[in-house]
Amino acid sequence: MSKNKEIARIFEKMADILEFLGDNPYRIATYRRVANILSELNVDVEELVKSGKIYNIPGIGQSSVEKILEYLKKGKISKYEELKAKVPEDLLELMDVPNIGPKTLRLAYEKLGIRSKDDFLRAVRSGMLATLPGFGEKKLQNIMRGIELWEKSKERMTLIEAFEIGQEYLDYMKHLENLIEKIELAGSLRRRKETVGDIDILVSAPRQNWVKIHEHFVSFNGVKDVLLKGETKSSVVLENARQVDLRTVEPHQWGAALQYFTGSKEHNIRVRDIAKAKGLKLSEYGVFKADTDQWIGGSSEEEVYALLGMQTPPPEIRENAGEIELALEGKLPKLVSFQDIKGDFHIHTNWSDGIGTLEEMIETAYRMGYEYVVVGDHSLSSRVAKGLDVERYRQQWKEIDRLQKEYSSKGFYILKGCEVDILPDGSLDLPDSVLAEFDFVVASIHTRFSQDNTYRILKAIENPYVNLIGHPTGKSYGSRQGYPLDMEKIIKLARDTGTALELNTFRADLSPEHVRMCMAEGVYIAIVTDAHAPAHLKYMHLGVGLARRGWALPELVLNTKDIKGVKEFVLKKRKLLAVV
DNA sequence: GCCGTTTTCGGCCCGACTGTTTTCAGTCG
Repeated sequence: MSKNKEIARIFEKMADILEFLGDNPYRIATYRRVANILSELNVDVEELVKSGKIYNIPGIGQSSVEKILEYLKKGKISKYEELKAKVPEDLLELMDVPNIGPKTLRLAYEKLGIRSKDDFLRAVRSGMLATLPGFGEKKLQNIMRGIELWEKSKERMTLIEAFEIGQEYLDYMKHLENLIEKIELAGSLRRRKETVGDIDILVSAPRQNWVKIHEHFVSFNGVKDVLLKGETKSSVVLENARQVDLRTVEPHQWGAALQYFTGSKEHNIRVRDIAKAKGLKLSEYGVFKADTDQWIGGSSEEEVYALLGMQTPPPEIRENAGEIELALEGKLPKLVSFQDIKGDFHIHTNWSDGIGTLEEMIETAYRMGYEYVVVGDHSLSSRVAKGLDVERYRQQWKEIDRLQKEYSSKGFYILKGCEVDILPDGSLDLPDSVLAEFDFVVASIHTRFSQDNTYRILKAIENPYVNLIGHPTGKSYGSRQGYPLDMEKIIKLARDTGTALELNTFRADLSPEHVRMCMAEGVYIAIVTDAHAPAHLKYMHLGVGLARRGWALPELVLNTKDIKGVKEFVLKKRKLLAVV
């Protein structure tokens, strides 16, 4: 865990304790804000301390800086140690449980002598909690349901899973076409966060339709539990323990509502600050004059931001990580978009561990509207993945040559590629003489995930035939953390050799921070689906979203090159390392 | 705890739903 995340976690915990103790809510909000800023920061906090820039970060004041310095010096924060002594830490884990908040825990602590998580769970089940004032049967039921939910869905969804569920729900809601004006997925899913907590759906419709819309929403086939149902807001839990929320607004409120429910929270707080400074008020219902409450706009997001004198930041970068300042100055960069994408660099067929045939995968890539695709089956040492030996690759090339004849007339190109294993000593699973025969080479690590693998990747980058490092960090979504890595070294060598780094849609690897580092250093990234079935190719737009979260520029995304540009990219490295 | 284009003190985003409450507190996003 990076120092940023470690310190962020401590600030988060301090906020929890302060909340439990009933401290000033604004101080608590500040601690949480500091935690959030630290974890979203794309610079190492130690760097900021060295350069003195830590003192210039809005939202991190003197007192927080002191705590950060203390942590960097002594490895702990005395204020945190002090607070920890005042409350059983394990009890506060329950703050994450839906329907349990600080007041409930505090009451149980004081009136029932509850000292731990298990104490609390026992008190719920034994009915002891029900003896507290204000705790009726329904409240108890909600708490029990919250605990059940919490235990089941501790893990957030991957972006792809959330998108699938959201899409299915959207299709279902569209049965009400005649009642609904607009409908869209909002929240962290719209921001294309790599993991999503729950799914937010926003609908605009005339008020008289709202009751019917919410009725329809909670009647979805996969619904296990209706958490709440109102005229503007409903919330359900699906059989798979995933939560979906619906909000309805009137058509003229659409933009303000979409802006609000897209978030992030940090972004919105800043935007509302800006509104206030202009004598305006921003809510999910529109932009208003602060003094008269007169509605002055909000039917589209563009209108909302324009009224605040800003460009509209793309949803993916609304994290209060610099986008607001640039939007105010009218200087937002143009990010890569799905329309820019001309090909996919990493797909598998049933020659190795894919389930689609070569023909199916290629046809699907062609139907995506691409100009080219790289077929990249595993090399031999990936035995579980049915890796190919040299002879099998040669057989596959014959097939590709045959198919290329068909597709040439359509202006579509199939590149002979491979995903060659980077072996434990950093050498590759195929000899250079064979690698030289491929059109495009992806090199990836598939073994020894717990050791520092920097040396293996550096060695692979030095190979003149390696064009792309596959899933460089070994991370998979939020779940598998990835091996320790000196990303700065890797990025510098990638820059100096003309090697690209892969943003893998299925694993959400690289992170947005890494993408920003690549952009700053002028290193190409390639957005790939790592498709193992024809249906996977369509997730490219989610990969593009992940790249946009890292402020990816089209000129440094390899997929924006046409076939000629890709061939030049490959040739350039071979020339640079003097092998042609 | 943070911050300053009416401020170095006095504010801090704002609204929905539920439950037990007869006017509001707790929780959530």
